[in-house]
Amino acid sequence: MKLKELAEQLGLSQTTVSRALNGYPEVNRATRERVNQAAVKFGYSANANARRLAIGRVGAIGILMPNDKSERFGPHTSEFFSGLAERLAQDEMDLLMSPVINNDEISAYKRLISSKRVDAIIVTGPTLTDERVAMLIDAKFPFVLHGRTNIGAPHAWLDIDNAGAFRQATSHLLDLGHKHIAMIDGLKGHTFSEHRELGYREAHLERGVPVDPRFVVHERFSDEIGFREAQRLLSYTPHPTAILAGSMMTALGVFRAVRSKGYQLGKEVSIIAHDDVFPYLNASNMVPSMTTTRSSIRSAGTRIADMLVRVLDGEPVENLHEVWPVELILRQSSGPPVTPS
Amino acid sequence: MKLKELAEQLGLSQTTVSRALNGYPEVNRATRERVNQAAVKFGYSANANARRLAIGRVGAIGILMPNDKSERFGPHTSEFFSGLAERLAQDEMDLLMSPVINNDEISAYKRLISSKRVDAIIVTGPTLTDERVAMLIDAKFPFVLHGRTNIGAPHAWLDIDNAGAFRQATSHLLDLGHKHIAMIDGLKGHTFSEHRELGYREAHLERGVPVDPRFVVHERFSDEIGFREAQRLLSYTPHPTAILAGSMMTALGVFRAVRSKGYQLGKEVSIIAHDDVFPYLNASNMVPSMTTTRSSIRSAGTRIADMLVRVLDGEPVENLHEVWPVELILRQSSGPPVTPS
DNA sequence: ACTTTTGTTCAAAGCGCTTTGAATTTATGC
DNA sequence: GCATAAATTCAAAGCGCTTTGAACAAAAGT
Repeated sequence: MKLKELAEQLGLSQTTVSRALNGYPEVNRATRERVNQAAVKFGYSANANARRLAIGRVGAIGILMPNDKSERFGPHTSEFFSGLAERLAQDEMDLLMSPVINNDEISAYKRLISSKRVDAIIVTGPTLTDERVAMLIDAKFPFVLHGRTNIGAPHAWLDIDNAGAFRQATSHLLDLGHKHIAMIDGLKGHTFSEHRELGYREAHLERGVPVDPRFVVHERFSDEIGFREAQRLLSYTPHPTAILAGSMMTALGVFRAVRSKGYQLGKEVSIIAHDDVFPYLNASNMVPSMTTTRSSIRSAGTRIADMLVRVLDGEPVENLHEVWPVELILRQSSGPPVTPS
Repeated sequence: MKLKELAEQLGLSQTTVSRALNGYPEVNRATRERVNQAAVKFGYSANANARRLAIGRVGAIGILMPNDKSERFGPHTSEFFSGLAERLAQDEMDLLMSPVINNDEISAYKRLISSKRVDAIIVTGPTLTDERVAMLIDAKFPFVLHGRTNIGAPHAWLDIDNAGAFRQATSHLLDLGHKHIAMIDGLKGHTFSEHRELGYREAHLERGVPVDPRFVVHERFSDEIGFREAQRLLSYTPHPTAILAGSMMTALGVFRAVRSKGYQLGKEVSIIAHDDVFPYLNASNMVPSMTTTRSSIRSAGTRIADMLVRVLDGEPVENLHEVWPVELILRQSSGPPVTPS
């Protein structure tokens, strides 16, 4: 059923029916009721393409799907999407995921923009000088960045305080008396990785404790890598008495490595992991419970969707940046260093 | 830049330019070249909405985002999406994720269909008599189901052999001499959960081993629930000497529970988990390595996208069902039952 | 040389909606 | 009771593309 038919059924013009449906004020109350009822009765719903063509707005936001096994598409993705969905539902907006072809992200973005399939874009996992962000600013296309770059031109973004999180965690460990702290972080180049390393180094610097370059690892997030790298780290003499893990998955591997070396968690070796808060993986429930730097990626998703709506409502992007603090949740996996007896 | 402008630039009609761009044969070779070059030069790309309105096909497939913390939106989601993306990229198709409003999935589906935003839909996590599937069949809207139902009317689906997987795993354990095997499975009602229970019971029946109803657990997939339920199960006398876990996350919790009770994994208590194959969580790498029923959800995504394309190409849905076998990968977490000394 | 065929291009209609500007009806002021 | 304002409704244009049916030019057939 199309608008024209519905209008004929009702003996009204398309104009009036359209207006009634879209909640314009200049429609008689009784007429509106009648139209709405008829719409329900006939199961009418506007053809989205026609509507968009006429209105110039799409009602969808875009996000790219990298087709390799990118850092950007891990277990946190579903949580982030859930968060987005929660907010987008309010405005009946869709999320359009467009695949990247031949690993050429920039052209994927350009195609997405020029084909007018989305009103705005969400960019995730940026590098410090992210060329996608630069391009979008240049193209003046609305977007919100999850993360941060060093690019000066104003744009909307939301990031967590990765540097602060790792500074806090590292400081805590140093203050407990640890002298050798390792870090298994995400891939080099990504802002969040760099910021975490920064925080880690700052804490060392403040206290005059040197950083052993072998103790700084940048890798993908997986339990396997956590395991392998922790094993390597623990084979050094002296070995680290504390390990920071960039993700819960990494931490699982580190847990195993520590245990397989016969060290007690939270005693001979402490662990602090970053936790994006997964409903299916609970840090407080582990044995020993895991000390974490915690920040809900789901909430971040919700907030980013919110910012996106505001960008589209014309709010100047200058006003739209947020840095979310990260909580350090002390649990049993971290404690003062204990020399093995 | 729009088609009209591009046509003017070239001194051609819109018709010819459109045809050249879309690869129609009745365009002079030289003209086509000229048009293509100009399109690149001016960065022209058709307005997707106008194109769709005219052509009647969208170039996107839909999937719903449940806004609660549904089983259907867990850590496997990103893998599934990655798989989809891989195939969809070939045909430059998008994936449209539409949020469910007020938990009313049926109307969400109806809205998605009647608004003509997608050519087809992917349905996941069905129940045995899934009303969404029934509705889509009724509406004659193209879709592919990830999973299975008992609905007789023909429709396209792909499922893994959940019953076979759990029958195989259970049989293996029974043959090793286990008499008390528990199962921590997904939520009741979902086909995959029911099928797994079926396989589990069949294996028992074949060997004349009774099933203790307290040993059959249906719950959400999370490490916390795995931990809690396994603790409960292990407190019974006699307690299960083997536990089947419906997901890797559940298995992590079960691992901990077994360990915290002081039992040795693969000795006093065996574990077999279902593994969807995550790049960030490796069963063979655990300590002890985990025996799993393995089936890549990523590959399933790719295949489903493929089936979707075929459905849209008019292939009769009668031809489009597949049941994928599930491999039982024997590792260290399962072995003959050992009575604690 | 003239009709047919083939190859190439075009003008205009149509996809289903929104929105402008005008027309019509109803309410209000004096 | 009549002019004016306010409230409703409408016809038609336009969003940017594809596609139909016709037009034209060049090549082929007789």
